[in-house]
Amino acid sequence: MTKIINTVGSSTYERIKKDIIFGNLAPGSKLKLDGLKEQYDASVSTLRETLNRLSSDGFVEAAEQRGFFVRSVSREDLAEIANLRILVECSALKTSIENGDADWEGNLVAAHHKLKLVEEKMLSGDYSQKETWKRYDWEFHKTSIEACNSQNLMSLHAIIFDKYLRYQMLVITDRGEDAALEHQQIFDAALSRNSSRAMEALEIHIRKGLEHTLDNMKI
Amino acid sequence: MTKIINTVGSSTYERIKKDIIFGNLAPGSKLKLDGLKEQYDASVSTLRETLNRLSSDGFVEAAEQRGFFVRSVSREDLAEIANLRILVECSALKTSIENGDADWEGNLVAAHHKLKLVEEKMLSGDYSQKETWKRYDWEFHKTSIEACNSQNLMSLHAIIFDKYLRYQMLVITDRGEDAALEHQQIFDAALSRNSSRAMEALEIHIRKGLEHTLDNMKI
DNA sequence: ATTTTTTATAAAATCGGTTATTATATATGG
DNA sequence: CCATATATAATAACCGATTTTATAAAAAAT
Repeated sequence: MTKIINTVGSSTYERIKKDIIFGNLAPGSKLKLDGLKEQYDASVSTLRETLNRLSSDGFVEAAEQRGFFVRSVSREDLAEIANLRILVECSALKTSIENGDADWEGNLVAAHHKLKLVEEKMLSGDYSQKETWKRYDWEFHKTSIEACNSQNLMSLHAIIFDKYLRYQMLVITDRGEDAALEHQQIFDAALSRNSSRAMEALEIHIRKGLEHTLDNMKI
Repeated sequence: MTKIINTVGSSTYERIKKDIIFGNLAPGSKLKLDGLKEQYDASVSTLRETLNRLSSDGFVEAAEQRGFFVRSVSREDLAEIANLRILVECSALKTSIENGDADWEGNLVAAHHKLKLVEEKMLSGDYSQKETWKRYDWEFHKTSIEACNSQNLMSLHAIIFDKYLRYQMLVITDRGEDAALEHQQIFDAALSRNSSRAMEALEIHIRKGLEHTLDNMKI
């Protein structure tokens, strides 16, 4: 009997964060407390707690005495985020490949299999499961670094991944086939315990994603 | 005429953060709202905003429905933090050395000079300026990466540096002479634009600091 | 005597209202 | 007509009180 935790605070946090990442709250827009109160059914105090957390996470900008704003986006910021992801995820991937045990390998096989299934569906024209694809993509990358033995590294990666995801959601198009191939290469290198090849493949994966997003960004 | 910003929220944030880093609030201890209210002269709501921010920063642990705790410490966590600092600061230092202009070089010379002055004082037995030394140490490392052209990288570095600093404050002793020498080596390599030598020197600097702290930690 | 249930207490989560600050509109003078 | 000052409205910052939840203590049951 697992206890379901559901404070107003934590659920509004998740909801607002999701709305920022998926673009329902436009970059740069003002977050007025009164407006949010109705939109999310929470009091000012609770909202302020939430916005302060999101501000530390970097999804919200807190301007002293002038309120809160959805963090704005820019090409430069995207490039920074991508480079940060390369730095952090490659390092974690290396350690993870070097330390991963049978459990880790099993989890990675499972995560990649699920990702591959949904990718194949999308390649055959079925774009209905975009949400699922996003989740499996995240689970694959997360699992790949899970044996890095650093809680700090992993929670940092989670934040950076979300920031990167937000930019991906800004553009409409995906890179279906290419991304699928790159995932396969990362996976193969990881399973054969070739950490440097895996790092290379991952860096290419992220750089190509960055290029694609930059090319399709309207800003 | 610079405007002095001073909301209750931001000042209690700074105060509590400082108290955690410098050990006035013991690792693992409970942060009861009522108690903090008197200690910091702020209301529950304001305190909760602060603690939520600090929780996202990783200085406070927020346990749903059970309140807030000062983030606990461990040898493993320290090792993680140190490795993270190596990863982030070395990467930033490299880019910074490659991109730094004359302004940056000037700032670095100034920062190192100030650091050297206070280090020499401490070597001659004057330990009265430990607080100053901490600040100059921070300013030196911060300045060294300031030309890395990544706001994201720099704000991440600031957080990690503070977490690392907290562990340094747990032990009483410093590594005066050695640290001064290592700073000199980082500085020399940076000025001669030898980024790989600078990275090496920085990594050694952090690893030795880690060892020293581990050796003198009581846990 | 140990486990389970009930009750009491402490503390966290949440809310609505008050005060202080900023932004906007209006008026006044050059 | 533009710049500056003043009044008004909008909104952020803050607090105290209420509701909800978890922990501890006491009572009841096995």
